[in-house]
Amino acid sequence: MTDLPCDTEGRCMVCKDVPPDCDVLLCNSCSSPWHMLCLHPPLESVPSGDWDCPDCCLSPLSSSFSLPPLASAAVDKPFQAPASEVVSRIRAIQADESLTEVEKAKRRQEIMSKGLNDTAGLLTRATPNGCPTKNGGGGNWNSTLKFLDQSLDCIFCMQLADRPVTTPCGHNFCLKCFQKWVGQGKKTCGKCRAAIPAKMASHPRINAALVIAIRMAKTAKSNGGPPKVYQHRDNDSRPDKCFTTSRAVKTGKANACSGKIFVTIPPDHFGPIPAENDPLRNQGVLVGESWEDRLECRQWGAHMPHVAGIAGQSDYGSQSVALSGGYEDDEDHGEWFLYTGSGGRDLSGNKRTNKEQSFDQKFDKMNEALRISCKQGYPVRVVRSHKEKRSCYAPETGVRYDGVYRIEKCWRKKGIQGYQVCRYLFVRCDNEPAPWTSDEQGDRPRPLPEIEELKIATDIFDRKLPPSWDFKECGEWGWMREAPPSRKTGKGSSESVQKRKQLSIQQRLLKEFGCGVCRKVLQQPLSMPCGHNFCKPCLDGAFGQQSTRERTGVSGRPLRTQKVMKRCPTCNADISDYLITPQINRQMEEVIQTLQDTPVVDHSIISDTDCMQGDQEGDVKDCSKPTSNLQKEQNETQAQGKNKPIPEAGKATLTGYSNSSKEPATAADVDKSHVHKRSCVDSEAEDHAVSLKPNGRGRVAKKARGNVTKLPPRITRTRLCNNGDATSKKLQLNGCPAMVEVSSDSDFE
DNA sequence: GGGCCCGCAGGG
DNA sequence: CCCTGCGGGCCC
Repeated sequence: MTDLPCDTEGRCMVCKDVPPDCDVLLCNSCSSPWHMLCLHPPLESVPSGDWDCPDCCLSPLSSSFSLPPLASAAVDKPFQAPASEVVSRIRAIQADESLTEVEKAKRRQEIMSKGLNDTAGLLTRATPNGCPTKNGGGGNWNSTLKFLDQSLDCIFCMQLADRPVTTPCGHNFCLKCFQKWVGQGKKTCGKCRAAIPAKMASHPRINAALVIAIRMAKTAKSNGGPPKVYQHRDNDSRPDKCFTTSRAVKTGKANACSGKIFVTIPPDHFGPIPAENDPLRNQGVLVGESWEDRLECRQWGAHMPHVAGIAGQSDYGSQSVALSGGYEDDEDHGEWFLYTGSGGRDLSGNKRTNKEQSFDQKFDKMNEALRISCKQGYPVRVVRSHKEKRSCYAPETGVRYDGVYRIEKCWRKKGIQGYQVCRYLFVRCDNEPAPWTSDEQGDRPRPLPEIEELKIATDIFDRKLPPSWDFKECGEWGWMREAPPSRKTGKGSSESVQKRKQLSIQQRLLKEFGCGVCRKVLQQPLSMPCGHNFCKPCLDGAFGQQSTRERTGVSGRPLRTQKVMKRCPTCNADISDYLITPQINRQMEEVIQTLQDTPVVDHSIISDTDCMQGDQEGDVKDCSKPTSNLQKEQNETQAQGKNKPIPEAGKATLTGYSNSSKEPATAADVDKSHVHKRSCVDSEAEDHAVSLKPNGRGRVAKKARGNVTKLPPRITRTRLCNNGDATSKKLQLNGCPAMVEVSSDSDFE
């Protein structure tokens, strides 16, 4: 028989009666009220000295616990005061006949919670930005932890809060205790009786900062030091991004999905992303890492698709999923969840998503990919987005990597909206603990949860094969069979990706840092506002250094000086103003120098994507256009009052832009200060990529789903910067881009 | 906060 | 080449 205290309404949790005050005993340590007659053995009279309740006697933090110097400094008087004083104050309240029982309870709670409230303040001090500091080391560290340890107890079960949730009044509860409490219809805090907002009651969120604090407390207890804490990455460490539209420039985001991928895994890589595939940080993608949005998440390889919730291939398997609240049938229990397949929705009218289900889902496409991962027992990476509002386990902001799960079963059932949906049971199987638990270890194999809806399910699919990813004898999850070889690199392993990267540095150098005029590696690079780079000598040679021209009238009378029109050799943008005082891009120069100093390895193994595209695509070393002709051509163009395509432009194809986005990051990619990141050698190609769209949908002027308008083949309008501020139009003539009208330069802002 | 719009990646 | 997609910004 266990001993239980009185609840917040003063009712004994053993006999369920409200005992008279004379039969209530207050614990010296935790001040909780106990019904003396229901204790084991029952107490007939109030003990003469201080009395500790059974919980505190069992607890390692029993009455012998004394406040350490740091903590006590931060604590309010009542908590610091002798316990007898607290007891006497509470007794005084109990004896006050002017108070109702509810008021008494409230006051009692106030006294009892004072110290705890202040510990919340201490926690804040110890963990600015929600992340624990490590400077609490030494004596202070341990004392702080001890203190935290107690203050982080759940109000109900008195244990360190498991999956802690925090009410707006600042009290912490285990998620389960809290849900039980509100499930009983309680609408006030169990501690201080402050109202719990309905939203919080129905959708509590795990307090991530507390999870870390509790884990630290635990780890420190066993290891004597603070554990490693994963912090949110800010954008400072992000290399530059790819801008194409003016709107994208504003936000710096819209086209970031073409931004660098920082990890060297192929897109069809299964399982966690290890340190060896993280050349920038050499730590891999860690459980609990979070990013601002899906675009940034993509850059770290946790979940590659920018919109879709499922990454995978229908004949190969699914590598990752996102829980973003897009499908209302989803059900999240943290260590396991029920996921809904994709499809079944009407996406006509150029929509990306649609909440309305309008037909049945089938096990095809991505849904089939998930089923293959289920069949094979592959590890599937899971990210949770803040957009999932119904789950307690979703992050408050951004997108978080939560580790790998296995799909144990899948089936179909009628969804909430009445159409058949594919369902998947995901169960966590990661070596690192989940972001919401304070466990120090990762998952252990656990029994499958009971799924009610299986009773009404159809097309139930269970794994027959032993899983590819399983818990090994060594006590860790890992591959039991060889991980499926990547089909994207053609080489199979992440090592080859690494190797490829190493081997191609020289090529990359040429590709990333080629001059748009001489096509050699840039010397004294000048970066134009339009994003194209040229050697300073090349531009000087092409335009001369004069920015204005003196003129004389017919009579020999001097006229106003005229500005010399200078246009970007690649995209024809007006760069006259920029060339008045051109600044050499020193950072780029340094990166080029560094790359040039890197020893060359065997070139024969370089993959085709790394190689330059050969003659027909504009070889870097091909100086086919003498720079001296350039100015002549420009002048002619101006003289005729219209723009002509530049001859090489037609030669180039869509290489640099779209390929580089798929390729692993290089040392060159870390050139943070350089805004214009795209290939210069393939700059014409790149221009195509922008105007044609890298996926080759260039001929589509405006696409309304199911109603694609095709324009005539010879003259194709490929781009209309028409986001409310129409800026420029480009015509494509026989595959050569030519600017026909530039009403403003906002393209480059 | 909801509707609308659309760039983009990647599957098929 | 077309289709799909649990985004994200902007406008209202």
